[in-house]
Order: sequence, then C-alpha cells, then structure tokens
Amino acid sequence: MAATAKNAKRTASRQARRQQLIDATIKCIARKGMGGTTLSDVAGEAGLSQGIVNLHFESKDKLLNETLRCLADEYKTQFNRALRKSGPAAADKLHALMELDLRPSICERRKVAVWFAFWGEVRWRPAYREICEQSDAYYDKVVQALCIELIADGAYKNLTASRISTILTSMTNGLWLLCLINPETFDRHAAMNAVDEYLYSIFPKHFGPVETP
Amino acid sequence: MAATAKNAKRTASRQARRQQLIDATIKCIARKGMGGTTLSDVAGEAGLSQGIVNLHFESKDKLLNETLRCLADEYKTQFNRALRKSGPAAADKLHALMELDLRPSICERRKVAVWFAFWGEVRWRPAYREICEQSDAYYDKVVQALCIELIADGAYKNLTASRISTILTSMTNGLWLLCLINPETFDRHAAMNAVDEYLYSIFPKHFGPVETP
DNA sequence: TAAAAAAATGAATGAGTATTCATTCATATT
DNA sequence: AATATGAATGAATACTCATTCATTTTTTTA
Repeated sequence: MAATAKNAKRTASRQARRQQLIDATIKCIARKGMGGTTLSDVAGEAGLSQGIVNLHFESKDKLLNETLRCLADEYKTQFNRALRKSGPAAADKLHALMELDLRPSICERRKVAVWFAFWGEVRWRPAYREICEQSDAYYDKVVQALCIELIADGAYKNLTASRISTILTSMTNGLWLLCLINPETFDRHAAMNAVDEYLYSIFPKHFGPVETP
Repeated sequence: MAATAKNAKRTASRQARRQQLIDATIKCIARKGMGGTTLSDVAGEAGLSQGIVNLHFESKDKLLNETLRCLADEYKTQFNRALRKSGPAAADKLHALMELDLRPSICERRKVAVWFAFWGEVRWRPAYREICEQSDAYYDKVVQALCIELIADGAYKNLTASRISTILTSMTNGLWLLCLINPETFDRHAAMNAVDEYLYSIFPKHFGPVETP
C-alpha cells in the first residue's frame, strides 16, 4: 500500500538512518565544500528535519568522522575487489591497483574534491589523521609485497620495494590533485599512460612499452 | 614631485600593512586550520584591531585569495633560485628542483598543512584554482624542458618528457600528503632516496644509483 | 602650527549555525 | 482499542563571526 511504503520510510532502522545521513553529507560536501556544509544542509539533503544529525550522531564532528571512515571503507572495498578480480600475477595486481585509482568512479573531480576537503583539515583533526594513516598502512603493505615479488621474479637491480611503493602511492595522490586543479586539461588516459610508462621503465620484464604520443 | 613622493609613500605603507596581515593569516591557518581561522585571530596575530582586515582587504575572501597568491609567489621565488643556484646541466637542475620540494623549509608539516588547507577548498573557489593552475603550468613547462634535454642527451628510448614531468610533480605533491598524514614515520631522506632511485631508473646515464637500505 | 586627510580602532550589528528539547507521531505490544 | 516506545520534528537557544561605522589617533599638507 502507498501509505505503508511512505510510513516505512518515516521510521528507519538506526543503521539505515545513519548511512542515509552520511550519504547526504558526502553529497553536501561535494556540492558546497567542507566550509559550506551545514547540518541544515545535510538534514535537508536527506529530506529530514533540523535536529536529526545531533539525534543520530551527537555532534557535527562525529558525523564528519564517520563520513570519512565510510569513504575510507568504500575505497578499501574497491581496492580489495580490484585485487581479487585481477589476474593472479603480481604484475596484473599492481596494474589493477593503479588502474583503479584512475578509474572514473574514483578519479572524478567531484569525488576527489571530497577527499581533499578532508585532507585539508587533517592537520587539525587527529581523528581524520588516524583514519587515513591506518588505510595508508594497509595499501602500502600490499603494494610493497607485490613489488618484492616483482623484483625477485625479474632479478631487478637497484630497486627497493618500499621506495617504489612510496612513489606509486604518492603519484596517484598527486594525480588526483592535478585532476582537481586542471579539470580542463587533465586526461585520465594520459595519466594512465604516464603510470604505465613508469612501470615499464622500472619493471621492463613485466610490463610492456606504452605508445609514444 | 611632491605628489609622486606622497603616493609612493602611501602605497608603500599600505603594501607593508597588507603583507603583515597576509603573514598573520598564514600563521593563523598553520595554527588553527582554515575552518578555525577568524578575522579576529588574524588581526590579533598582527597586533592590530578588529576591523583592520576589512579596511585593507575589503573581505575575508579577498584576504585569502591574496594569501594564496603570496604563498604561490614565495614558492616560485624559491623554485627560480634553486634553478639559478644549481649546476648548469639539466640533470643538476632537475635534481635541485626535486631536492627543493623535500627541503625542510618547504616540506615541513606546518607549511604543507597550509597548502592542503587551500587545496581542500579549491573545488569551490575558482580564484584558488586559477592561482594554482597558473603556477603549475609554469613548473610543468620548466620540468618538461629539462626532461626533453635529458632524453635527447641520453638518447633514452620509451620515455616521454610530458609524462615524466607529470609523474615528478605528482610525486612531490603526494609525498607532501604522506608528510601530513604520517608525521611520525615520514622521513625526508627516505623520500629523497625514493625520488633519486626513480631518477636513476629512468635516466641511468645522468643519475647514479642510490644505496640500498 | 593649524587644518585636512588618512589610517586605525573597537564597539555594535546582524546574519548564520550547532545544539537542545518539549512535543508530535508512527509503530509495536498488550 | 489502549498504551508504550522511541524516532522525528522544528522552534527556541546560545553563540560565533564577518562586516560596518562613528570615533580617535596619526600623518600630511598648507
């Protein structure tokens, strides 16, 4: 019945309501920025009333913490799926991870902007830092392990897994900044080619050359 | 002429006051973040009164625009000095630029945090974007030119100057994020070694190997 | 030195915002 | 049907902060 459906929406489970508010928060930050997002905006975006955020999250700070945690979790899910769905070889997995970071669903100005909105505050919000640090540690561990495998397999000289991991992860974060600042000229494919050219130059036995422009 | 002298003196004093307020703004952002910086804070930091910012900058927005422009100019100055003071060879210059970005005076958590505070808002402040874009274009041009020279000189195959330039600048921006998020474990020297290892792996005729850890 | 102009002050203003809470309402239980 | 529960509401509260402006202080000009 129409009334039932409507009413069912009126009272949602605590978890569902929290997720709904987190989704609304992400949308608001994407639309108006961190500084421009108010609790009224969030409530309005969710189609709910004024006090709803404080009811479910106690404070704006805690809502933002949970929102960042949600973003980090979402990324981790995609990261693990990319690993799972790629070919079995270390080179396949490494390439899949790089490709993930430049995929439109991740490397899109609207989404990148939200990450930078949080990073812009990370210095003054220990909670943000802890969330990011923990995620980073995991990704670094995985990428390093893949590099170790490649270096051993190809008997490459003068390469250090931890350094390559640092470069790769820094690189993608930096590419996101380019996407944010040069939306007109930023080209996802060109960026992917740059990454591939790098992979070929350090792991020539595992990656192929990229066509020159 | 009297009129000329008068104007010169007046604008000079006005300039000095503006610079003083910009410096105070940077200090406040470094201490309290973008969201936590109020005009009272800025005035107080400068040792001046409430309304002073509006007197000299008309609005907070304009103060922040000028502050970012000042940061960008300062960096550009250091960039050009690094180029000038380095050895004459392209390899020297490229290395000097990379070294600059990881020098404590630039790559220090306090300072990096201020850059990220601005980048965090860049999506919703066209003025910020324009300032950053213009600077980036210049750096990219210089780095690309150096890469072109190195590639030609070393007759390197499968390398593209524009791609290497993209990777190098993305890399340093990404390394700054590491410095921001992992202040405990981030190690400037380790980062420099990672950069050097990269340079050696693509330009082996121009850069030497890095000692393995 | 006096008058005029400019710079600076800081109290007052008012728009905006996070948070609170008395009340309403939908649903489940008896 | 009556009652209990707790989710949701939205008006009220308390507070912050950018901006204004009448006034004071300092500097320049005549």
